[in-house]
Amino acid sequence: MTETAATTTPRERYRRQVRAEIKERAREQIASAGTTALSLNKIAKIMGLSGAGLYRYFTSRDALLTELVRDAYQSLADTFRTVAEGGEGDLRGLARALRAWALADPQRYFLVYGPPVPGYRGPADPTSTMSDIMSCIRGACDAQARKDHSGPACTPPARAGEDLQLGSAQRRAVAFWTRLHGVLSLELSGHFAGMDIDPCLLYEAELDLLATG
Amino acid sequence: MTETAATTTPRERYRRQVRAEIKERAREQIASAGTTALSLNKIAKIMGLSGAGLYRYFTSRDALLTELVRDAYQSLADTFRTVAEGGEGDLRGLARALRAWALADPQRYFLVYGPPVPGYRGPADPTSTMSDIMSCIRGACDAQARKDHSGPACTPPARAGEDLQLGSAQRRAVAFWTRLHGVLSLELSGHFAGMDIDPCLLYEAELDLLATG
DNA sequence: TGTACATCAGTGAACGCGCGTTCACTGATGTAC
DNA sequence: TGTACATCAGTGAACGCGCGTTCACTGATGTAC
Repeated sequence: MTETAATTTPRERYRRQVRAEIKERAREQIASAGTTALSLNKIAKIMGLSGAGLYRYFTSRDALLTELVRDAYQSLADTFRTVAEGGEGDLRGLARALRAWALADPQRYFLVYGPPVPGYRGPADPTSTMSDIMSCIRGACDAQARKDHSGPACTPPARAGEDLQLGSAQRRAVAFWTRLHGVLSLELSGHFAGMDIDPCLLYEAELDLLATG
Repeated sequence: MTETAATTTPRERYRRQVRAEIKERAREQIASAGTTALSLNKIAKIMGLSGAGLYRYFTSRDALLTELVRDAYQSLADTFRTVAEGGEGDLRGLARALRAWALADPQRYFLVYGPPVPGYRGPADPTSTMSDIMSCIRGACDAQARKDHSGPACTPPARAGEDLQLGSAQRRAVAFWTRLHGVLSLELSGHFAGMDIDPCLLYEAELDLLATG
């Protein structure tokens, strides 16, 4: 669907395909053993290539890693956009899409919202994608605020919200983000194990508070 | 103050001292470059030892890492206990102690509440310390509940709380944990950078909701 | 259509590095008689 | 107090490993005339 789609040569197509497979294998490595386990040589071996061959496709290990981080951001943004276009872009819809997206690949979630990746990431690049993500949430909060004509209840930060200099929709958006992240990241890290807590119910409980006027 | 304090021999004292310094250097490495950067050889070099010498004190790199994780849990438990004994063991006191503890050494926080450490950690060992930590929070919630004779407001998960099969104090304790972790972990990871959000105020705002009946 | 040239995917060997870990050893510190 | 022995901290060399990355090269694919 890009403007150069028609001018795609066989070589370009092949090149894209191999690049995609490299990234696919890289994702598998990260998914199963974390960022540390990402190794160009191992990927090459799996693909039946010579290790040096990968440098035709990525200039360095860090370049590959950076691209994976960028992709992770983009994947979440796309997920949100798809949900929104499907008419499920309210807070509940976004929240459930977020959880499904996170559970599908926990390491990918941490690529986006986890502690900084040791191999660094592009500095300002994901920021625009990040704001796409936030504006989806923001939009849902605005819509919710419109429904709550009786004004927001005590759910979003009330008193201290003034200090934060944020509007009520904005406050709700931030709470949506931080609270769901709180539950989700602890779940993905396995910190609820053996604690008699059902992460799914807890997530829904927090969501109820956010989505109810 | 231990029962064997009197029987401590000079050798034992020295041994403890060196072990402590190794761990100190290890903590510095982790603090400045993450878990991945933990290297026995580097520690040895810094201490003027021969690398092989460290094996007198730790049987392996993973043993050292595991002990650091255990220490991190213990450190948080001690912090909470100290605060509680000082009469500041209410929700606000604990929350502020938690944030101070986290900001003092972000990587240590992630050792406890972050994604699983690549070099593994002892399985059931920190669990007892973990429950010490949780019971401090739990105690503060019970006290808060006693103060709210008018019954809890809408702050802790209300409707869905029934599904969770948790009492109201327990629900509040879990929310305390997950919400503050949500704000704190995003702050420590730098995800608020350039977003016009003051993490400290946001943290206090969430805390207000938790500590107000 | 065929020939001459340029592009580019992929190879294989090599580089230097730092890692965790083992092993036989030295030398100092402690203990028993 | 002095001697004989055991304990133990620390050394230095070596092991094998896997890593990212470079480099000169081969051979297939595409392009221009």
